Amino acid sequence: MKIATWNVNSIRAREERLLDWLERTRPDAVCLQEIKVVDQAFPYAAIEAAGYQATVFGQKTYNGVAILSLNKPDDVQRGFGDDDDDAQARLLRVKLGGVEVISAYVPNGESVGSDKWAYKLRWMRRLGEYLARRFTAGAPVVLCGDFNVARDDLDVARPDDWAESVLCHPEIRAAMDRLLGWGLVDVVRRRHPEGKLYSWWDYRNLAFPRNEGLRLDYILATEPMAARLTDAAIDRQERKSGGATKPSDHAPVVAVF
DNA sequence: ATGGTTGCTTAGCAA
Repeated sequence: MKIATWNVNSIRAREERLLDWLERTRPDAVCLQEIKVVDQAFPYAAIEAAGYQATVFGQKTYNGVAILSLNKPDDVQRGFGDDDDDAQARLLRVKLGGVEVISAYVPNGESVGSDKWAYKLRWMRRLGEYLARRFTAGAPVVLCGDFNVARDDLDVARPDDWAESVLCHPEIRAAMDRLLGWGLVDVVRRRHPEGKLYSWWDYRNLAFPRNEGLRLDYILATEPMAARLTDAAIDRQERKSGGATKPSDHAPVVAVF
């Protein structure tokens, strides 16, 4: 089972590249983030013509997540389903062949100490509570997404530049550690313990050609799934410029179980 | 210290 995650930074801006990538990669499921459209504006027809079912949790202008899958999901859930009412579309879960596949878009947090930072920390706590409430670490769960966190300095090309940022601050790294501590394996790290692989490069300052990136996108699997891991990689090719279309600022991450 | 880019929506915000 091939599972991928990709922050496309607008599905409408990325439609052509997404279709090319689907044809080339043919994942069983891909978790998308930042689709930036309401459900009615999602390009269902093109995705279905490519052979994929689209499960969408959209939002106007910002955020929005989706999961594309070769098979029809057996179960779908949008949001945390907790008491905290939240207008932001950042979490979507489907069940595929007995495996829970989750697409998550963790808030960026803007700047340490801001209201958005507090929301990011709270959102991470809710995500942890959601997992603990719904699943056990012995069940097949694959949590994918843009976590807006670089776990440690192996995930950052220039760690000193980012040390106090919302992506690397000790508080958010501790939150990420707690999430993994519930029973999730970072599959790219397991396959590439030497690190120095990135999934996001700023559009500015020639960050990609200089390979000055951070790893913010993860596929996190419970041990029953991680035990069946055969491959995990970041598709840097997809971040390259050139041709008629522009890349997202994030590269896809792909794992095979 | 600032601005550098992209996308959505149309001057400014979010990333």
